Amino acid sequence: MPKRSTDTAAPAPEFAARRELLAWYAKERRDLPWRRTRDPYAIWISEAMLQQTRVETVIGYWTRFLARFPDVRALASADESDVLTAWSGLGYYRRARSLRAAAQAIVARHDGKFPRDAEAVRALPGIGPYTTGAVLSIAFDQPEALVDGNVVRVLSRWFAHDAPAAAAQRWAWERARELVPKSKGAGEWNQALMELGATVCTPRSPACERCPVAKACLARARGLENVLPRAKERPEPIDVELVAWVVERGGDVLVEQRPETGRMAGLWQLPTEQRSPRRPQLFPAELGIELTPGPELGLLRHAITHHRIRVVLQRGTVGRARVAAPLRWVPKAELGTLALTGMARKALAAAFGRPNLE
DNA sequence: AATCCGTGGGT
DNA sequence: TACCCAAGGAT
Repeated sequence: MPKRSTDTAAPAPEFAARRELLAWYAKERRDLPWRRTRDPYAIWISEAMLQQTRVETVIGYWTRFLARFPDVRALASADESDVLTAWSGLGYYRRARSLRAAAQAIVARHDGKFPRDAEAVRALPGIGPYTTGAVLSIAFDQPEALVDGNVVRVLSRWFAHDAPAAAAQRWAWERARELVPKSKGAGEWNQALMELGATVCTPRSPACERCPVAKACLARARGLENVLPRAKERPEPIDVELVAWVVERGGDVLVEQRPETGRMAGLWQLPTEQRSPRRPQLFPAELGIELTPGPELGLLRHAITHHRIRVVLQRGTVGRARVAAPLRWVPKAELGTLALTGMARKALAAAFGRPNLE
């Protein structure tokens, strides 16, 4: 009989399932680039990028970001605009600003070395309870629990816990702290739980026939695997219509910088006017310059949380008026050096074919 | 506690 | 097409 009394407080019936899950993870885990390092900085960057973002999207960004900012000091001393350019298209741009601010704090408070103390980690900007547990357990194998959307889903099903979303997450934290190995292997355990949620115990149509926990899963036993966890209610999406101007002069393209506060703060986009509705005002209602419309180049669809956006790509020409901030002429070849919004990247790709954005 | 903050892929 | 929501954190 293996010893378990010092390793976990979990009741005996869970022991077999826990062992099955760890064995499954050892065999089936995806070979992701950030799983090839124990560098806490590199792991931290991956965790920040993975927040609300798919693994497949992150791989390329992570690789380029690590090449551009290889360590804490490189990130701390970088210009914010360069960090945002590396982040361009990932969304939730506060994450990029927080990353840089946290790197500066690590240099100031911790001599440039990623802290090993949970309170010190949690105090860094952009790092909450999840990321604290993730970096400490994965990079340092400290016995810290973590809960993300995968863990809430896996545990809610495994133990058939039926509760509203907010309560289910609090419950999952308690459960995760009970289950996490207390001596060693916390990082592997946490990743196994998340990997199961990402690849087998998926939000819809979970692949229970491939699940190492299926025999112990109470939701499956009760036919609740497609019911739990309970979904959160979502507000009605709002429709927004925009005109995005494609204005060329020589080899230059007219671009517009967004305000320093609010959505996509400080990022660059095509000059954009919001036609309807006026509330919410996601984009300026009019430009500070007169443009003469040419042919329409097409229509594209985009989404920003709770908003469905229809964008008319409108070619245009500028008269004698002088271009002033927030508008600027930029050589087409240099568009890739700007921190463009995702919508701008789409629009530019539609107008010019895939530009040099990477 | 509820809302804000982007984007893309799966179904 | 339309909807779902992902390795969350700040306010």
